Amino acid sequence: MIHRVLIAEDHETVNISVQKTMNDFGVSDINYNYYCDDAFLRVKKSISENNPYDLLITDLSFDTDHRVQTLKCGFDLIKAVREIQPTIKILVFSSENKPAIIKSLYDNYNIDGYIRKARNDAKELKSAFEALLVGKKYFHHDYKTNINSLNIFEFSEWDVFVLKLLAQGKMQKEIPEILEQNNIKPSGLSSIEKRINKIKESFDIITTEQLIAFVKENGIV
Amino acid sequence: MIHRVLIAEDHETVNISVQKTMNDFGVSDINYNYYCDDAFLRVKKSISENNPYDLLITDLSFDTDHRVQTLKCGFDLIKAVREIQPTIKILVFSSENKPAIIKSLYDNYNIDGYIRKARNDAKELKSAFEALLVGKKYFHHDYKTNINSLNIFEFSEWDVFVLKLLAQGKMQKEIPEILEQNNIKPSGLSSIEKRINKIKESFDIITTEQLIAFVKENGIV
DNA sequence: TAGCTTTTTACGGATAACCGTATAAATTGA
DNA sequence: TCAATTTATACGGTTATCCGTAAAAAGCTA
Repeated sequence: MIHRVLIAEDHETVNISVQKTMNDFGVSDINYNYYCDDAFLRVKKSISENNPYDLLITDLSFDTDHRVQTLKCGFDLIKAVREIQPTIKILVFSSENKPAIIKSLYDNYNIDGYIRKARNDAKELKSAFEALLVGKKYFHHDYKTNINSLNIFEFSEWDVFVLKLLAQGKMQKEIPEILEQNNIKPSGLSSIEKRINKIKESFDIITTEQLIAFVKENGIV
Repeated sequence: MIHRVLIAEDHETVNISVQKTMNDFGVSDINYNYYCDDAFLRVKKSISENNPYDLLITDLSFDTDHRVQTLKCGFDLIKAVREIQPTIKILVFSSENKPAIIKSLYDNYNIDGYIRKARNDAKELKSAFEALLVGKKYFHHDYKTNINSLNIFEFSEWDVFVLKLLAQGKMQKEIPEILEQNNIKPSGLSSIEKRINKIKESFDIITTEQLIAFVKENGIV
């Protein structure tokens, strides 16, 4: 069962609604914070008091303001919390819509569900909560089918590095030098050209502009 | 006084919270919709029934889904509503943070207040509502001072059309033909080159790849 | 180590983009 | 209406990318 829930969400309106949804489920013990650092402190405290949270519901992006934060975003928070309490359930509640990022949350952050802020997000949150109650992870139906199709092609670190340079306005012919300076191999212009070509082929992409649009859209860079 | 309130907001969680806030103010007559078209229909109906709304609270961006919409965003909705009921109060509740756009809402759409979805948005919404109750417009303190010191680059429809084509993999030299087919002018390759160059200059952008990354990142295409 | 495969790089011709200038068309203002 | 101004297009030289081929380097296997 899920008795204790912690909500990390900076938007007050959303925070209120999530609290309400948890309330509707009869969760008695609900805490919430507007900052990641505060949420992390609560998790630490709950462990030391032998009364740990069962579930963390967190946003990904948090606005910055005058309060300097160690944990600046949901990713940071999830990583930190997982370290001190590996078994806690984590639901991510965010408007992020890039498949690569959502996939990474499941694969690398081991989250138990992703709910996108959208038209039926309150209902989705309920579905996710119900999935957790019966010990399952939650996957939105769109992603059940689509989330692995991006996996056919693997973007290497090298790919991402080069694509980022292109997105930053570096010309292809400048990139070999940059790669050498960073001791990254291969660094030849030909290798860059060939690799970019291969990526384009894999996704039926024609121009390099289209490729940049694609990797931006999917959160690869 | 404000008796009748209409909420147009596609995110269910946010919508629920706004309803709750209105409730806390003792507003008895609250309606809400998840689509702009539905909201507009309600306004029309309320006028024909001689029971018009006092206040519209609307988001700006609405997700698209299977339901085809005439009014696609808050801007469309505001414009349409203002035409049939010029005196209605309008509060915009959005995560938009570009000063140029917010300024334009006050200047060109004649809104009565802008509340940014952020850490204290529920409290801000209350403040805005209270301002309306005493017949004033609401300005967030940040914008009171900053809102007029803006210079902005305006992306025209033509710009967006061309940038989209580039992001879709069209080569520059193909675009003149496409523009002609759509009866869009100018359509010359030179005009395209020149305009793209001008945009790049304005933003200190070097390559077209970087430009595509930029417009993707900022949701311009 | 020799012989083979794979990866990386070098090179060069073809094509597209870039960029300045010149001409043509459209718009504006008396 | 006509001249002035702005805007759009045409043209050409330069540069960067694209793309195929070939050579060189690195990795692998026996």
